[in-house]
Amino acid sequence: MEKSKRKEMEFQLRRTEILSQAEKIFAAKGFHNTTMAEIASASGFATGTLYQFFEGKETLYNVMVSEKIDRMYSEIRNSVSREEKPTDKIEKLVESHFHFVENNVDFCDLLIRGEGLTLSDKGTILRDKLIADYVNHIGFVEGIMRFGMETRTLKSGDPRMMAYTLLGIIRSFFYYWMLTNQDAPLSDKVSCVSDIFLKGVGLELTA
Amino acid sequence: MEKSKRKEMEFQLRRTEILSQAEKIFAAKGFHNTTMAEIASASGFATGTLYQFFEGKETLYNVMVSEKIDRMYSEIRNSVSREEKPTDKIEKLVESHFHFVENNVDFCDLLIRGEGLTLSDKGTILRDKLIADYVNHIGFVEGIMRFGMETRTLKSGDPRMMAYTLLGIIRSFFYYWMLTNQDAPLSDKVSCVSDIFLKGVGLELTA
DNA sequence: TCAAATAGTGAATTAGCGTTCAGTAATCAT
DNA sequence: ATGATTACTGAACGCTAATTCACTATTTGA
Repeated sequence: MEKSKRKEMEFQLRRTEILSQAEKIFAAKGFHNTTMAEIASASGFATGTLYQFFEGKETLYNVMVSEKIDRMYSEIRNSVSREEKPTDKIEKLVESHFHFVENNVDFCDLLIRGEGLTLSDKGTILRDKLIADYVNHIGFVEGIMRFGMETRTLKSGDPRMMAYTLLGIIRSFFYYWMLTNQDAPLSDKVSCVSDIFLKGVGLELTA
Repeated sequence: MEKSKRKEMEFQLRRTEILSQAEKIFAAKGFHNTTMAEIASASGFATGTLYQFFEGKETLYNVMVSEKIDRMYSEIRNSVSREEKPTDKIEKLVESHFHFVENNVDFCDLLIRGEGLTLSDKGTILRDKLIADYVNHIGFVEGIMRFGMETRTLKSGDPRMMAYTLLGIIRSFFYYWMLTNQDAPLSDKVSCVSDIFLKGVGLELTA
């Protein structure tokens, strides 16, 4: 029984190592251009061994993406929760999104390419999970907006539309930054984003 | 010589038919899950015949996406150009984006899935073109912002950031609409988008 | 120490599809 | 009408890479 725990630990270590190598390779070359052989040799195993850890290539990929995304959302939520004021929460939301992107360029590139989000049949599972996670995240942001309205920090309006808006702006900045991979860190734009979001760009003084 | 023109016409017709069928099938099943055999039979030809029109599967796909996107951007620009006032241009931009999405759900789904944007080597050509087109489009939107600033309709600020913002919001709304394919037409949100964009969501009265 | 069980190996199997090409049909020019 | 040219066909080929499995190595427990 003692031993089975050590075993379990070692199993997890190997599994994690495989996932981590897989992430690198998938990120660099996309799902379809990555072979099991590559992943195997990068993680120091033979091809067949991978099948003791994962059902197959598709599963391996799904698990890798899925766990990574989970970590991302939970990081973001944690950061945001630590803030008190609605506007600080908003700023933190932007900042932690950008943070993740800057620290996971290759992975984000993989997501942007979107490759492997629709692998036949089984692949839909990943797609569905990602969508569910995203919808859930929108709900979370919506909560921030609602809180902002309660505390008279934000205009009253449909909090869901506000959530779409903010996430859209974030994505747009991140996307462009990825495309034209620049010298300037993305984080520099944090206040620019939250400013535009809060104040808009129009000049008319209508409240 | 007369004849060669008729020939050319017929050739184009067939080519268009193939592209149109290919669009449907690719949109439904993605690049990798679509076979040349399917496209051939859908357009009433034998497999080999496709190779008289296109170099291969990848080229066929690239051409299909590429031409479709070209049409999209040109439609959008035309609509926008017809408007005079900056705010009308902005609203029209949103509206025509949404319009395209509503009329090309399957194609947009294909783009969202992003499948086939990074086919090895050659595929990069498509990716690069799409990126270039997008950057170009951002430039176009930037122009609208600049115009808005000149005519004292918009706050002064970095027009590029404004462009990212607007396109981001548009994308976010469209994206969510696609995911949760709803009864309500996306076009209903046009004024909501331009409102938030112009006025922001914050309550503070700072100009 | 030595079976039994477990983990790891990698060559061989297998399947799917893009692509080719020898052959057939259709069209054209004279 | 008929030979030449062009268009079309679809079975056969070939390649790639995921998956399997008979075998070897390692670890475990008595």
